[in-house]
Amino acid sequence: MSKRLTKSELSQRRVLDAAARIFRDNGYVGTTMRAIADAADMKAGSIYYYYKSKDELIAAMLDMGINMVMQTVTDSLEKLGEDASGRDRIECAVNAHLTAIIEHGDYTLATRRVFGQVPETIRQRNLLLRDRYAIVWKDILEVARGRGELRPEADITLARLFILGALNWTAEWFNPKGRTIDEVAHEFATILCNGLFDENLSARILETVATHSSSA
Amino acid sequence: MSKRLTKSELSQRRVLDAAARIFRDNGYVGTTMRAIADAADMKAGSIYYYYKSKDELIAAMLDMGINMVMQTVTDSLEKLGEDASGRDRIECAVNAHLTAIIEHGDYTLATRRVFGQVPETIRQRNLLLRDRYAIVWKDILEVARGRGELRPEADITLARLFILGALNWTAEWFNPKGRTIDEVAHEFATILCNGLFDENLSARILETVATHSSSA
DNA sequence: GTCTATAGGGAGATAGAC
DNA sequence: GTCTATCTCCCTATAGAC
Repeated sequence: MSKRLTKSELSQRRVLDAAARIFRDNGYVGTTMRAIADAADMKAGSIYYYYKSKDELIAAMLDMGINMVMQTVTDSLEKLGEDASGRDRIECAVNAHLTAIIEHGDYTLATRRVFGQVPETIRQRNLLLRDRYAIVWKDILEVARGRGELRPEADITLARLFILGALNWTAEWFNPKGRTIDEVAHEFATILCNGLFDENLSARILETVATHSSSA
Repeated sequence: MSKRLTKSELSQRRVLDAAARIFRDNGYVGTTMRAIADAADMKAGSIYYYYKSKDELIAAMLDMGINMVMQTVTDSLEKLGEDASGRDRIECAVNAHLTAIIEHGDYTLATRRVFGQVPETIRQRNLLLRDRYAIVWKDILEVARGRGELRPEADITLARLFILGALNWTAEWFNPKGRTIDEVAHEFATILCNGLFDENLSARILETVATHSSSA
């Protein structure tokens, strides 16, 4: 991979980044080739030199979005090493996923906004990439279960859907002036692994037992 | 409130339901008044008898979506009674929220799809309703903390964003042929309260006690 | 209440100059 | 590579008949 990009490659990436911003704000049909061209300092006709239709452009944008997240997460996990605990792997993946979707928020939000509106063939193609990313999370959870870290009856599929829903929603409210990504990632990972509740007080257990048996 | 609806009210509701379905599939700009009219067995011009613009129609749809969820959740909590535990109130609210967004999935999904594209004034108006709903969850969590059920350092704002993100995402993948709403709600509530991990023995004791005494 | 007809505006994509 | 000019199509909203 050469690091030097040709003028053509630079222009193409400029179009893609502009498309992500405009699709994010205006949705699939609301986005015009003229608006993308404006944002990329170009004229509408010129985009067709790089993408032969609006649909081909949006397909490239959708694929870029998921690939950037998957790449960030798998790289972080690799850096963490094979023998990290399930707890550490979950926090690492949560942190990486959050970092990627905040950093590339234009792509993340654009994807969420237009995904339901694009033609079926484009959606199907992108879903293949999403499935590959889902496997990354399935593996994290299954390895943790294999190590005996998880509640035995925990439902890994539901857990994965739960996690990704909460993570992806973050792009809608995250504010750089508020909590940092590390803070959010740590709190989320704590809820995921240990829950919101305080279960260290055995006194409460005894009290609960007493209450339940006396009222029964 | 009379239960008998006039012909006019019925037609108006037919238009609103049709709008939700079409906005869900085609987004804000992608939805045409002709398509909504078709779905409502009407001609495009007739919609203007009920809503004086496309924007007024979409504003009504957005408000309906959030109101239906808030109503379902507050009704369920009320039925549960004042002295229910934080654990029970959370599972109750999770279940009610899921029930509402699955049952009125057209409104839920349409809202998520078009929200970022509607004019700012419409968005602001709908955000006021969302804020009111956020308070419902803030109260649930604060009451649980007041009762000493939560980890003292748990961040209630982050927890709320986490919960609502995971819940709302459910509308995207829920399949009536798969797990039931009750199953999903129970698993989600368990993760929220006790986490995925097995290290909290006391939590499992509490649950066992609750199960045994309620089945006795 | 619901219809038809239409005014007025803007979109995607292509052709061909430079 | 990038531009201008243009073809063809479809939208929102209104007016006025029934």
